[in-house]
Amino acid sequence: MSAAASPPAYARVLLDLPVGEAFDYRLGPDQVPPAVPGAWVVVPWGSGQRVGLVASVGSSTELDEERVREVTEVLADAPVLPADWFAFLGFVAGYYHRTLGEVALPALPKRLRTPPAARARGSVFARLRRRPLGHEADRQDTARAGAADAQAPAPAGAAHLQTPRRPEAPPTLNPHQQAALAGLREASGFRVSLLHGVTGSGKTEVYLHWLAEVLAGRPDAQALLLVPEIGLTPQLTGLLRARFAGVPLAVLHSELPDAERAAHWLAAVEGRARLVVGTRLAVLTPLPGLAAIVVDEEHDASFKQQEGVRYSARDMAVALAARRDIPVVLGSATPSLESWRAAQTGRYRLLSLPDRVHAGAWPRLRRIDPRRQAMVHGLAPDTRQAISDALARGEQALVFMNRRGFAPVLHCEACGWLSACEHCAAFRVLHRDGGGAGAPARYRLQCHHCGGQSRVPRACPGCGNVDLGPLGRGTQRLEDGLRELYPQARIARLDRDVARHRGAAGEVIAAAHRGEVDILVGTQMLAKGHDFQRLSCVVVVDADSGLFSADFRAPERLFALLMQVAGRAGRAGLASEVLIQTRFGQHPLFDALARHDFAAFADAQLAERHQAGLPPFMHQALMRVEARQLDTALAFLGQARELAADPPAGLTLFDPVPMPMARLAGRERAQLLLEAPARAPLHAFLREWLPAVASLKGAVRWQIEIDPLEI
DNA sequence: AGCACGCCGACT
DNA sequence: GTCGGCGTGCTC
Repeated sequence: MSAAASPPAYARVLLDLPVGEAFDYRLGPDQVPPAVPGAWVVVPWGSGQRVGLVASVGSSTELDEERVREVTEVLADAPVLPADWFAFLGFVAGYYHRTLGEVALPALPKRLRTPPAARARGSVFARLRRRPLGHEADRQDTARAGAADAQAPAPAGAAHLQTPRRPEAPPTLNPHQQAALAGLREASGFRVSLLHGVTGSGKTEVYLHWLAEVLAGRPDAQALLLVPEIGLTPQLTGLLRARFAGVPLAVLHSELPDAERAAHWLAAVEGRARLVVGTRLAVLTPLPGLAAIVVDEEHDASFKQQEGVRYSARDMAVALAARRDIPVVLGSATPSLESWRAAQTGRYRLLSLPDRVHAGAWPRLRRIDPRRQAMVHGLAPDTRQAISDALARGEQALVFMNRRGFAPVLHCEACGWLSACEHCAAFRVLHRDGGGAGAPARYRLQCHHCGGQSRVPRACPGCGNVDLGPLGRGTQRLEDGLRELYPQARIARLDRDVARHRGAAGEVIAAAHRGEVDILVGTQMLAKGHDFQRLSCVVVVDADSGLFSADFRAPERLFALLMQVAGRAGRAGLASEVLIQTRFGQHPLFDALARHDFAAFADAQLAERHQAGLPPFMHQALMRVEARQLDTALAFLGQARELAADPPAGLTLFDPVPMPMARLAGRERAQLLLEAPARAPLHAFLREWLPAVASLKGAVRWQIEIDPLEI
């Protein structure tokens, strides 16, 4: 064989860059066979090295020969990623108006896309392949939800969630579950089913039965189960290992240790793992045998990535299923209005589970108007009485408040000074550290937006007054109040501050399961997925912020939260109640909630959205800009808008406006909203407009978000 | 996105 | 007289 005879070969390489679609590199003679499309390469980039993926190989380049550099190395040991995966990611990149490289490379585990690991190689992939897919994934419990540790004694009644090590017979399904399962079985090829079931109605059992059948149907079949970030608890992986004994399971979660995540990812990519459970990032994993997808709690906002490429894992799961011609199930007790609407129009198939499986009666809903009441520590007399009554019966209470910290702001009564953040248009929140068991409490101020911290000033920076006081209430202060009101009760708090300490969240939940906690106080973190058997009283301290927010999705989120909260109570058949402190008790949202009637709520919301011309009847894109000066940001958006002097009919470009949180971490931010009644013209417009915007002068950072959740 | 180059203010 | 600010432009 003569090397001189072969023409020089070039690889078009994808890199994680917001510019250019691909970059040409020369291949050495011995690199040509391994550098097939889908292969992994290390290439020089500027003064360093980067990992890239080969998009295509050719015998020529359009660039000047001198500018083309050589591929450093082809990672021959790495799995060649399939063409249909690139095609799907090409769709994702096109939909979100990003480069293919920006989507494809972040989809690889960090460990495998950084050159040092790739260089110290020879055996990186081989080592990962040998690594057993152990149970470490179950033990990580830094997750904000935390969960009962696997070693914790199993509370009665939750046995199927607490004994992960033994294979377990699947529970039999009730008639509604069987009907839903039959509905899922009917799907051959692409179909979206919306599984709507109230909390506790046994949606999970329906999925698991279905997935078991799918996996049994074909020896190489793979199934993907997507769960919200907070949902990937050790209980879930434990349950899956028990129920799918003998089926190799891959767990993909951003909080897994790097090496472990890479090993699970590789097993999924190579088809060795057949059940793949993960958070949103899992939808971007190449799965050769993918035969079915489940998106659990599909309404959950954590399916939308909030940095980098802001993709919706739920929407992309549907797109993936369509491309692979396989069925996908979206499940929720409170579906997103987008999905609910799709079910109404017949685009999705609606399957319903109307009954709770184990639980008794739905909790009674009581609306408590806090006005003209003798409030103590933020709690109305009826609320305090309800908690007392539950404690007297030996039952548990759960008290929710969506604001962590001690108090939302520090305040000077003499001059009106407030603890504003120096970098953001927000107040710094008063936090307390320590203070337990005789240790002196220390306070600090913290901005929840930029993370900036400061000490509590000894005297008011405005007037020198030494009497600075907390204004309002956070979970820490609420906990203090509860301790004062119920000195005999065992009280535990759970919020992000508690959960930051490794294992702490799991310990709180486990203690509550063991019956060692009488009152649990905390944020939404408490709302998800835990069955507290003796819980009979749930208090929502303040529901009003969700009712009349500027964010049109706030009622949807509030309803979902309250449904979830209500679902915590009375799981073991105890008579239970949910008390909601609100000044707007007559709001129809609460009537629907009292009847646990999601359909009534959703239909009313959809009618409002339709009338107001909002999603899902309208499709949106949002351009965001950051600059040192607000005027610069607004001027840039103004220029961008002028580029679109003649937008296509139906497309609206709104006026540039400062963002709701205009100043963040010292940068001023503004945004421009685009709307169209259909996706196609919106995307067609963006494809023309965005490159023109990119060529505008001016030192601003900008990005486009498709289907923004918050405006 | 990084990173280097390149012209204007307060300091060892 | 320099160190360094970030505006501008390029990367196969």
